[in-house]
Amino acid sequence: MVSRFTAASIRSAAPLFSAMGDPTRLSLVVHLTTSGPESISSLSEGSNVSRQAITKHLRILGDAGLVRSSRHGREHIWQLDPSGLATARRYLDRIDAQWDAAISRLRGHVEDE
Amino acid sequence: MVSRFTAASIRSAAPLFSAMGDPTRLSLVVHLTTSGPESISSLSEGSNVSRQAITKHLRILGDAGLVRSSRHGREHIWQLDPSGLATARRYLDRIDAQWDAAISRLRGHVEDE
DNA sequence: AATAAATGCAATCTAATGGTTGCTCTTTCC
DNA sequence: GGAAAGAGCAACCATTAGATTGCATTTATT
Repeated sequence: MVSRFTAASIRSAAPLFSAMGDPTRLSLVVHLTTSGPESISSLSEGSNVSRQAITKHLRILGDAGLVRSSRHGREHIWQLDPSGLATARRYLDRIDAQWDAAISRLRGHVEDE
Repeated sequence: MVSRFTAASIRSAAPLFSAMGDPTRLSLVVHLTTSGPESISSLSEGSNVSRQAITKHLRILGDAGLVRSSRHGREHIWQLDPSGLATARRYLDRIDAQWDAAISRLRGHVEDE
């Protein structure tokens, strides 16, 4: 049987999608896929919001597991964390699988469950 | 070459993720994958928020292309729209692909671009 | 040692979000 | 025809989110 979606799994997945749901943050993620690791100041230059705002966004992305940082001297270098992305994909895959199963069931093609 | 992420594509994708970023809405999506088409009242019963709140959430999910509705008499029946889900998956795939390309480039395995 | 760069921290502001209640309207059922 | 069910619409409210400004702190540079 296909694994169920518990209330807990929903509560844990929502912040992940929510993190990508803001245009500024999604831009950061996209930017980091091409630029490689970058400092906060460097990331701020490309944006039209302040450095402090970028910091907040990075924090949220970090909590969601989409990016991570390491300190180098006075700089904080941020980079993409593919594991967060993978988690999101797996979640969508599960929803999709469940949906497909429901469709099949509806059509009567699958009875053995 | 891998297709680029335009500012417009980011602005259009963000609402999709944002729609799934709320626990109540994500629950609705998950619920609809298993339950099949359901009316607003029916969807509200399972939830701990009011019918009007559910209506608002469905509207947001609809705008994001994740669900759609049809009217039957006095009822509005909502069901999952797999195209929205597919769009989200494609987006994540593209990010992933771009990331992989960046990694390869960094390692010097790929120079022809 | 003095200055500049990179960042953090805190207070603050505005607008959006998620939710509610109350009322109306349409459709179904008896 | 009258009651009840299913929804829509509108006003309203509290909280959060996104952003800003100002100042302090740490590290690098000259």
